[in-house]
Amino acid sequence: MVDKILVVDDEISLQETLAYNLKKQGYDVLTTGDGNEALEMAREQKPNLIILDVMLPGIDGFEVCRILRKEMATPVLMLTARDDEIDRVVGLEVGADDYLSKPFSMRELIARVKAMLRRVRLIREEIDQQEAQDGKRKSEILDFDNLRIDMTRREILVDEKVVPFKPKEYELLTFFAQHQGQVLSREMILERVWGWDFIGDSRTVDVHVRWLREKIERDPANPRRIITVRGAGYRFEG
Amino acid sequence: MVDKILVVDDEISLQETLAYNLKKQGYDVLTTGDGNEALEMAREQKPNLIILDVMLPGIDGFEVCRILRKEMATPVLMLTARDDEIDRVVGLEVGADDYLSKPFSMRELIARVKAMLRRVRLIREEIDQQEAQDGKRKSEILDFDNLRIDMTRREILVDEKVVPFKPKEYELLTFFAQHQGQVLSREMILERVWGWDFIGDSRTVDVHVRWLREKIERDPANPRRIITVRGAGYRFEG
DNA sequence: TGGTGGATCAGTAGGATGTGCATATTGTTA
DNA sequence: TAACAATATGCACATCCTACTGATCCACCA
Repeated sequence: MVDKILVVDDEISLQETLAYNLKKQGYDVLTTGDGNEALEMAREQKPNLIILDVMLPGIDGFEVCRILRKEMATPVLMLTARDDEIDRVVGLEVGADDYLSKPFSMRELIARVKAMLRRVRLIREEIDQQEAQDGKRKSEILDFDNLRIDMTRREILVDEKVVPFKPKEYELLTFFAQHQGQVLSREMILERVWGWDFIGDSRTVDVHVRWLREKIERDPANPRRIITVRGAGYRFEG
Repeated sequence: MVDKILVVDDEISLQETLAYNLKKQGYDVLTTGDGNEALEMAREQKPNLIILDVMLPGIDGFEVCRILRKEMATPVLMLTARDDEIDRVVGLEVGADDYLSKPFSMRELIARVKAMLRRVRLIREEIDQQEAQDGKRKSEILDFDNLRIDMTRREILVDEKVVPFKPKEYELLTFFAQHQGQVLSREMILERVWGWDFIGDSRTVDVHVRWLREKIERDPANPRRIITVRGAGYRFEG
């Protein structure tokens, strides 16, 4: 859930400064001063954003960025020393998403990082919405007997009355409702609701299922909506 | 319905860079490096926006823009190399709608393009509305109980009394009011009210929401109009 | 009846929001 | 243009809310 940032710079002092300040902002930070290692780390760790100095020993920042571009959509913020590099950086040739000319203030860097990550989140949201719409759920309202999910308002109604839901509960229920009748394994649920990078116990799902049952089942002890499928997962019935 | 953009620049590399990035944004792109050809293409293809470099062989960008102005209302974004050209560009003499000094970031260019196209669409909408008024008098007044937003006069009334609003507040409230009942994420709000290239903290939204509440809520501490939806954003109720 | 998987519970660290103030930015006026 | 005013943004702290963990108890099935 925490954004991971890869910092690529061979100047140790700058590298440390960046890492320190980014960590202070609550990001996970990976660092390296080597271009090839950067590529490797990007592939394996899948950071949410990459900060890349143009000047690197061996394979330079331009080249690293070019290669990254072909493999992933991770946003890249380039650090340039000379103004005349800017054109190449943001242009077709290299394709960075943003740049900062040295010297820059940490404040500005943080601002850009935040903005870039925000943009990515926005895009993801839009895609989700689109997918949800494509999934022939033309209506944003899911109806099941005395249960209604209004995705536009992000509200859940039981017996015509609004029931307050915690964010995770809401997302979990929504996921269930969109896969009515299918058995969903805990792994699948964790991946789709919690995210692919969730680290933790799959018991977590159980707990949330329990909360859900409290709210949407007439008799939570004998669930009829969220059925336990022993050894497999859960199945949501209308 | 996709916007068509004509790029006029004789530097092939820049031309390609522009085309690549604009296409990535989903625009249809036409290119040429010649002033006369640009005029021809503008007449025939009727692009929605023209990006025009000042420096062109033969008939220069200034001249092209002047001629275009007499024939069509298509917005023109000029690219200038020297700062001292700016005055002429946007002034009466040439009449471009906006300009960018080289070097510029692709990010900034895209931002301007979007802004310009948005403006055009807005104007078109306004004309449509005006035309519609003859027949159906489409309301530009949003009414919610003791809150009234008069978009024509750009005024907000609470309990029949005009309340002064800061520009951003007004825009934010308007955006909310036009999406009554929908949950709007901070990301979405920033993009639509602040602009997609906003650099900064998403807490900014919180602060503005707070100011709004001070003005339009009976009890700002227990808001009934602008509801926070934890983990998701805000929702405006009538 | 033993073993495996599921349900339950409650404490706690961390996350999200509200709020006041400091600072930056923009616009205006003399 | 300088000084000022209005507005916007950043920051830090207080507060409230959630999600996750880990232990323990329970139900089902061989």
